[in-house]
Amino acid sequence: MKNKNIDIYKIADEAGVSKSTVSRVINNKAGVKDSTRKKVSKVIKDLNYKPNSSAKGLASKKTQTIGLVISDITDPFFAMFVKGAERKAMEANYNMMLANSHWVVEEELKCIQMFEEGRVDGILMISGGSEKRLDSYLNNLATHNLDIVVVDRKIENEKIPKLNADNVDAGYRATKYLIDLGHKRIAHIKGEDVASSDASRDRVKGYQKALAEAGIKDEIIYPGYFAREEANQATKKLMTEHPEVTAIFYSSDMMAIGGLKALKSMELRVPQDVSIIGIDGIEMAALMDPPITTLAQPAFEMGYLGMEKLIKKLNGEASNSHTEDVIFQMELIERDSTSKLD
Amino acid sequence: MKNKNIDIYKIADEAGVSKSTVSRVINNKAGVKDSTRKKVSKVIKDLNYKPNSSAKGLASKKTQTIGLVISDITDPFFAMFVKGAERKAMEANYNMMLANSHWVVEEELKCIQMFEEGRVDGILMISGGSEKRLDSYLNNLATHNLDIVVVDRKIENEKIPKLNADNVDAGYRATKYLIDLGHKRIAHIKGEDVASSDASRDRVKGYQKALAEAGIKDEIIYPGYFAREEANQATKKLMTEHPEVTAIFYSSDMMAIGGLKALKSMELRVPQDVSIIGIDGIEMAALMDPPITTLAQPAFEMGYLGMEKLIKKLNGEASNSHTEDVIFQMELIERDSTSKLD
DNA sequence: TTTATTCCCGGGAGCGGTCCCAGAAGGTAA
DNA sequence: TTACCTTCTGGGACCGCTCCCGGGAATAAA
Repeated sequence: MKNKNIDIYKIADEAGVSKSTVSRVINNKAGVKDSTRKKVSKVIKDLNYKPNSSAKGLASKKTQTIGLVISDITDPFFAMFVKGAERKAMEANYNMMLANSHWVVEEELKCIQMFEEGRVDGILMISGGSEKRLDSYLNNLATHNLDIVVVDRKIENEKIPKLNADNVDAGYRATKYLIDLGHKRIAHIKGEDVASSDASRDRVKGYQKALAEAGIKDEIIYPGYFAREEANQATKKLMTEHPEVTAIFYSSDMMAIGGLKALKSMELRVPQDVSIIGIDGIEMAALMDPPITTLAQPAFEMGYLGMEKLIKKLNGEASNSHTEDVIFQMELIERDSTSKLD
Repeated sequence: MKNKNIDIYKIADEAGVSKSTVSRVINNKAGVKDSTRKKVSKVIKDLNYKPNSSAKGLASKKTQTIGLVISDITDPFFAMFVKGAERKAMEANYNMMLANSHWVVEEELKCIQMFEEGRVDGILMISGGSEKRLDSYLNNLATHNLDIVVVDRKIENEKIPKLNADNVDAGYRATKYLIDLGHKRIAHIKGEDVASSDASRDRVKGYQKALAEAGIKDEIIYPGYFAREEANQATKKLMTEHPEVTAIFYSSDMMAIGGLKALKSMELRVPQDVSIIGIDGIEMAALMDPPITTLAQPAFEMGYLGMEKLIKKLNGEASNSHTEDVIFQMELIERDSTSKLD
């Protein structure tokens, strides 16, 4: 506004050197006499000069910022993921642009396209609906333009490094846990319905696998759309239509919390009448009454490692990414929402 | 990477016009024959051309992105604030860069300086410690370089539009509510201790005012640092040192939740033995057992309006900002964590 | 002292847009 | 037909930085 465009020339003048030299000291490059470097540094500091990042971006084709696309920042799992990602970004001196897709593919696409305008060196994205058109878009992007790392999405492209929680295993373990407690009528509130996320789908698979292994025929699955309120409704419906159910496995803690509320409202005691288990490991689940048993995902680490992977790729440090795909194991946290069936 | 720098010249060539014309249609400016506009648009679409935002930023001195600095994305209040801000940003076609300060002034400063490198048209910041050096930094920034809007911080500068919740009023009302229920021994768990945030400080004032008005002499104040675990500890300490207390006013819901846990662990029943009330109105508080009474802040609106105000300012639509400062009133949400004292 | 080498540093050509200005085309009035 | 507007369009000068290249100064080797 007011400031007389204090640019690199100004610094050069003031320090009695050329802009090239100033550029060198800014970027900490070799080939500058120590005394000159000091002199220039001083001027930079005195004038509080900040190199214009647009110009820098234009000339160097690097913006030092990465785009993060997530589903909903309001969800504690994603918030923690973002926190992890940000930590790494900060450490590596990257900025972060945030975009929420609100679980809808169109917005997800819109976010990505926004990032495509060269304002971002790479994209870190987590989950989202698993639609083929998004997949193909990502494929195209990855081969032509941007570096990208994807979390919680199974996409077949060796150019795109992936990080995934072992969701089949999680679904299996959650269900198995219930079975081991003696439950036989076990329902599952899954995430999305149509256009299901890969995570949700895999957890269903794990659920089915555990059931099959135990010789239990009845699969009882209701959609909860990864939302507390929906899960609340679903639980009511479920318990009305299947009063024989003694245990429910929710595909997220948030849904388990909604379910807990529904159960209470139906005068069903947890865990005496119904045992419940969630997935995610958000703080909130531990604060419920009763605290909810869950399989915890390392959200912070996922964010951190995802970002790390992306930055490495940007720096060309990526090795054979296909063999490098990371799989996170979830951790069972036993609390008081589950009990043995007599 | 692979793509042959498809730039504005390429489009111009392909469409048989000059880059100027292409620029005109990109930015939707007048003075282009309809047929030419169509032709150019088609080429742009066919080649999936995205104007480089660094170049754009350099030439136009506008980046169409704003920087958001908050304390902790993991806190539901901030998450909701961000969500509101993002909505408005999207609507106005702005991008958003996110930076967390983790409640420490140094990081806050660091974030702002990152944004200063011309990668951002303006800054929306919420709260943070109220230190003078930050204030003076912001003052300097606002008068020389960047547009900035500040939420939950009292800073004396007519160049900086402000949005504040009425924290004194909130503290007053929360305490008054307790008093009206017949409580006389009312403790307060405040936010920060030293370098207190303005919000925290004002709420304390409100607490004191209500007490004074009711002729209650004993001010019992402990710091909870706006953190659940700290508040948990503080509550235990408080109830040990002041077993006569029958009601506690927490400066945030998160702290009230921590306090609730402490109370339960001490075999104190809420609300029969101790009434508690929080501030913020986060979803989580409603899910506790018992649901916690609170004064809700319109977090989403605060984000939305803050962003709106900033964007207006960027567009030069700002009127006399000083008279324009917004004050939000909080809304009392009565739940089951408070009861009449017999 | 002369000749190489190395070390520093400056100049200039972009990077991909915006925007002002001037000129070509086409339309209208004298 | 000529003069004069309007409407469209093209050219070129930046925006502030990076990076390559070439030259001068300083130092080492001959």
